[in-house]
Order: sequence, then C-alpha cells, then structure tokens
Amino acid sequence: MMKRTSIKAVLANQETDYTTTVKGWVRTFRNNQFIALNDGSTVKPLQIVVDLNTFPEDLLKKITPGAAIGATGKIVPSAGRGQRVELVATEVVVYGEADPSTYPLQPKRHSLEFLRSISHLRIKTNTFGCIFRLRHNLAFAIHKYFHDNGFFYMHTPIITGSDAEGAGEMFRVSTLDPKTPPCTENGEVDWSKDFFGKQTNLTVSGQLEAELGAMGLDKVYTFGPTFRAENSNTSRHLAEFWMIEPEIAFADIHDDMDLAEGLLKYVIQYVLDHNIEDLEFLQNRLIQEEKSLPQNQRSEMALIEKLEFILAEPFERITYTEAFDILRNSKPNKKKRFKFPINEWGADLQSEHERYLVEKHFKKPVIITDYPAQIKAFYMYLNEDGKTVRGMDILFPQLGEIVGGSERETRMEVLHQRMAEFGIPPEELSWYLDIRKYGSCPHAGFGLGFERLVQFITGMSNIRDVIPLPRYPGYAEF
RNA sequence: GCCUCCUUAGCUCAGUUGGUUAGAGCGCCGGACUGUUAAUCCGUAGGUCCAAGGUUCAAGUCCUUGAGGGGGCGCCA
Repeated sequence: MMKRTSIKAVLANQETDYTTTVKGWVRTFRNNQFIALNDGSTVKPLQIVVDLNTFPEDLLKKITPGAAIGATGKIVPSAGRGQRVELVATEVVVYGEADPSTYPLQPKRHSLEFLRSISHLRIKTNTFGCIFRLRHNLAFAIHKYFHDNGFFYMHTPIITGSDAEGAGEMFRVSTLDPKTPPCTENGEVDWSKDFFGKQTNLTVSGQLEAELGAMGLDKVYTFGPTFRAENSNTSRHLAEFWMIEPEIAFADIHDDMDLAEGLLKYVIQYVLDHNIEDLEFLQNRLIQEEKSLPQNQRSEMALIEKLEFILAEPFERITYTEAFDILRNSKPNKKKRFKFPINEWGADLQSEHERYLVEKHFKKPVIITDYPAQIKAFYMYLNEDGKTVRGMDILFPQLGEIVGGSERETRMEVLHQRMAEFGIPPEELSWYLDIRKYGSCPHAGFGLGFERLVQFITGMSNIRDVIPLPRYPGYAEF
C-alpha cells in the first residue's frame, strides 16, 4: 500500500490530481457514497467518494460510523459544495469494524455527561479531539516558553517522604499488606517495615524541590502530575492533575508576576496561532450550547474574542487590602447580596468576591498580592508590616484562581517562626531549611494548574472534560 | 463534607390536578433513492419509568430511604 498522508496535510496541500492513501475513522457515510473520514490530525474531515458499483456490497456494509478504514485514490477538486477537495477511492480497506447496533457514538450531539461515562470512546469525537489537540499544544508551548527563556525542566519526585508540603491531603503509597501490617509494640503500624522504610505519599506539589533546583540552576520549572486526596466535588478540582511550577532565583514577587503573566499570554497566543480550527470548533459548540439559555446568561464574548481580550491589556495588579476596600464599598456588599459579607480585614476572599472583582469590577484578569499572613502558606515572604505576605494569586473569569505563587521567605529565623505557627517540625524540612543556610538568595515561583488553563482556553465548564481519563472522589475508571 | 436539582427507549427529551394499552426526534433493523454535508423518504422493532419500601380503589406522577449524575459552596491549582 502507498505511503499514508495525514488528512491535515491533504487539506493543507493546494495541489490536486495526485494519488495518495489516508487512514482514519469513519464519521458518517452518506448516500452509500460519501465517507467523512477523520484521522485525528485535524478537526476537519476528508470526504472519501466511493462508487457503489465498483465496491462489493459486503465491504460497503462495514463502512459505518466509528469503523477504522484506509482509502487510496486521487485527490480532486470536490464536485460538491461542502469541501475544497475530496478523495475518489480506488481502494478501500476496513481495518476495524464498529457494530452500528452497539456503537454508542451516533452522528448527533451527545451530552458531556454521557460522553464522560464512555471516556474510552469520547476521544473519537470532534469536541474531545479539539480539546486534546489543544491540550498537547498548550503543554508544548509551556515547555517552549520556558526553554526559550533559559529555564531548565526539573523532574521532581512523584513519591514523596515529606508530609509537610502543606498543600492538601495526600494519598498514601505503601506495599504493606492492609490486612496484617507489621505493628510496633504499642499496636500501631510499623512504617519502618514499609518499602521505603518510612511513610510515603504521592506528591501534592513539587515546589519545595523546585526551590532546591533554582538554588543551583537559577531558573527551573516542573511540569508533572500532582495528587490531592481532598474530597473536592467541584467543576474545578481533580484528585490527579498536572501542575506547572517555575522557580526563579534572584527574583522578587514582581518578577514572579511578570513571569506568570508572560507565560499565560504566550501560550494563549501560541494556540491562537496553531489551533485556530480547534478553537473555532469549540467556539461554535459553545454558541450552540448557549442558544438554549436566556439572553442574560449567555457569554458576553465568544471564545476566541475572550482569548484575544486576555492578550490585549495588562492584568490588573492590586493588593489584598485594596481588593478588600473595593469589595467592602461595592454595591453587592452594601446591598447584602454577598453570601459572605466583607467587613473584617484578614478573611479569605470567597469565590463570589473573586468573581465580582474579575467579572464585574475590573472585567479582566486580576492579580491579588500581599495577602494576610494567616491565610497563606508558611513559605511566603513576610512583609515589613508583619501582617501580610508576598503571595500572589491570578484570578481568571469563570475559573477563579488559576495561578498561586509567592516570593519565598529566605530569613531563617522568620521561616522557623512561621513553621512553628503552622505546626511543622523543623526536622521534617531540614533539607529545605539548608538552602537558606548555604548561599540563600531572594527567589520566587508559582503553581499553574494545567487543567484550569486548558479549561479556560477550551471554554469547557467542567475540568473532568479537559483530561482524557479524569480521577475524582469516588471515580477512577478506565 | 454541605446545599440544591435531576434520573422515563441505545442517545436527547415530552408526559397535564394521581386515572384506560407511557410518547416524540435521532439512532438501530428492513426497504427506496443516489453529488450527499448530523443526507432524504417509507416502514418495523425497541420500556423492570434508577432501586427498595410506603400512601391510595388507582403511582412514571405523592411520601421515605438508598444509589448514580448535574450545578453551587468549602478546601485549592
């Protein structure tokens, strides 16, 4: 058989009247004559024309939605209207049939909830093809941005012996027999007999390890899976998700914000340049979906317009105290529309407050800095006022927090005091404290939730639809 | 973990104040047609109304409990 060409390449080629082979999966077979073939390389299908008189009937019967086929023939200008070129088949091979009486994907709109129940098959649909092509290109763009800016990709451990990362509940990793674990004299499980000779967990963050990297390589980033055993049941949380955590030496919180804003804008521009067809498909999908909603609940901007809007202006940068004042004097607060009224400085901002700032007040991404120390992690640099820390959160419309970062605390005595306040014994993190002891310098970093980024860019409302096989409380199928 | 809504055919959904034999579109199956764009047209089949219990002469419809799902909240990325 001839060398295979991707459908993306065939559609991009301006030439016609050449013979080639394509292979992919049948989307529809109309009129016993026109196959819409998709091979995953692009959302656009290639139309394969078969002459029903030259192909045997039992072969044509096997060409059903979902079947894997190959077709060889001449690429010609299409005689129909819906496409520029089409392939007139001289040879068709059926690699894998898809029994139409049981194949669950019909050529019609399915609900995302139904597709989630068949996650092993949903990747075959247009919508999920677009999402996962975008997901790939976003991951690639992130690596490219860091690489081009002198960062080194650092692989931090997935199994960690530290239980003081302070970012959430952890999954235990153990090879002990759960029925008869070895016990100590006082009847507790003897973890020293476990595989690693101690209790171990799946990582909740690579940040502390990335800080080590930055103290030698200057600029590093992690990009790996992260696990949190929180019982979080929302459209923005997964038990297994991917996180990007850069760490930069000789940098303060302003450098950190510049880096985060630069990265986000770069990757958005990247997919606008490389995935416009996928974005157009998803944009159209959203428009169709919103047609059933009342006017006031529809998006103000279409998907691509929204992405371009993010690029257009600098993100708004305000302190927690400024945000607090805006919220306290806001209409919804005065009219008691907030479920959690704003009246006391120091309380954490709720989702409704973040959404007000981003969607109503500033109408663009907002970076909030200098949070009250008691609501943020121990490793954030304590300001001179003794009350606030140099943490920063980037808030996006619809999603809320997409980035959380900070300038790190470098003063040994302050760090010890903060760890004591959080109840973290210094011996747990002696290696972390060592980097303050030997050649310490100002440094900063942040964590970017990859799926939240994919969610924002694809416009998908549930995070479970932007990772191929999601894991969340009560669910680890496939 | 909390609040709230939902669960009827393979899928998406109707189903009136509780009242004969539970419907539609799409899909499937059979047929017709053959330059179609989720093709079109004709016809057939397809149901433990999520589960268990209760109220009632009578329950898809009302009540209780449970399971699964959606949305919101909290924790966060």
